[in-house]
Amino acid sequence: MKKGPLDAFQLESFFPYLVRIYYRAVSQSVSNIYEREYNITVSEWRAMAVLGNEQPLSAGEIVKRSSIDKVRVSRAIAGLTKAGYLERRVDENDRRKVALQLTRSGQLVFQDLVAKVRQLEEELLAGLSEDERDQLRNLMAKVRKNATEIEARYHSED
Amino acid sequence: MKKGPLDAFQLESFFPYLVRIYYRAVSQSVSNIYEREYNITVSEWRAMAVLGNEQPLSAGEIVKRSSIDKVRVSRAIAGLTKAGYLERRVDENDRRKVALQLTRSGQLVFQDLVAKVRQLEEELLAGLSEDERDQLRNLMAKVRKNATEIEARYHSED
DNA sequence: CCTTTATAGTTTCATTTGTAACTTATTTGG
DNA sequence: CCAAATAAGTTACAAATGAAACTATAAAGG
Repeated sequence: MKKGPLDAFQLESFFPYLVRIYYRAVSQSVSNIYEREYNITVSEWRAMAVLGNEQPLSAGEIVKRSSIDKVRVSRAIAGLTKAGYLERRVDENDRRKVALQLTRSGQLVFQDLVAKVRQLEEELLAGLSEDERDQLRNLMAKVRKNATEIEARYHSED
Repeated sequence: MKKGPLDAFQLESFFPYLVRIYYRAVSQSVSNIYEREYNITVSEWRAMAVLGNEQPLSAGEIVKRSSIDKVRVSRAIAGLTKAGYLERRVDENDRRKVALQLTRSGQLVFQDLVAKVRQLEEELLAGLSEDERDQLRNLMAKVRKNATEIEARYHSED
């Protein structure tokens, strides 16, 4: 005997749930590129992307620019180094820091991946006008800002 | 000596990255509610939400309605049962299936959580007009559909 | 009818992940 | 100057996660 809804709460209309399935679809499509072809994790890809843009960088700089926490950055660095895509030295001015750079082969992999992920990005946004793309980015940014503020309020109650 | 960008790839403008940080901000703000107050995981919350809407249900039905894979549903069921929020019986017509229902206290927790997550949803969307909310949902759905199709193409190449 | 295949859900196993702890180096403050 | 505090990055440990394997049950097919 089926009972009716307790309060007509529809998970599939619940906004955070929509964000979750949206994220999962997007992330799965993009991770195919670096994971299957180069066995690179998303954290490793991100660290590489940051270094592809500017180097040398310390681990802490990568943390700041990639929205990954320091433990995962450390692990990503270890993985990329092991794969031969990254080399490290101790920073000359602060011996706590490492100076990280892509190797020659790391740069080649990065360039290959950039071309591929750009193509994928275009496919993800296919069918959206330039206005709609801007709108989507702006609205996501606004919600994210709201979420960050909610989070900050929550932690100030601790 | 800083080197210039290899190909001017900007991670912080890369769409999948934007989706990732958006998702993370949203999910962190909402998980505070059920995790801290009831020690309920996101999968458990989702299973509960589905059952709050309709019951009894089998585990497979929860899988279908919650976008969680069956292993995690099984674990969520075990967790909720252990917490006293869920009870199970063997389905009368198919002894492979379980018939799951919220307990009295499970229903009380569900109702409390519904009120709270609804409030949070409103706060997440604060500052967005009704049009903008619809727009955001529609655009996310469109991108998600694109992503799902990319994924399907990818797997058909396996 | 009976064997093979498929399904429902659980458990196992290996890997990943997040928090805490740690070591080393640098900065701060008296 | 020196002790205390902080920072940089790594490692340890427990929990979470995903794929594979598993058992029991049901369905399909000859």
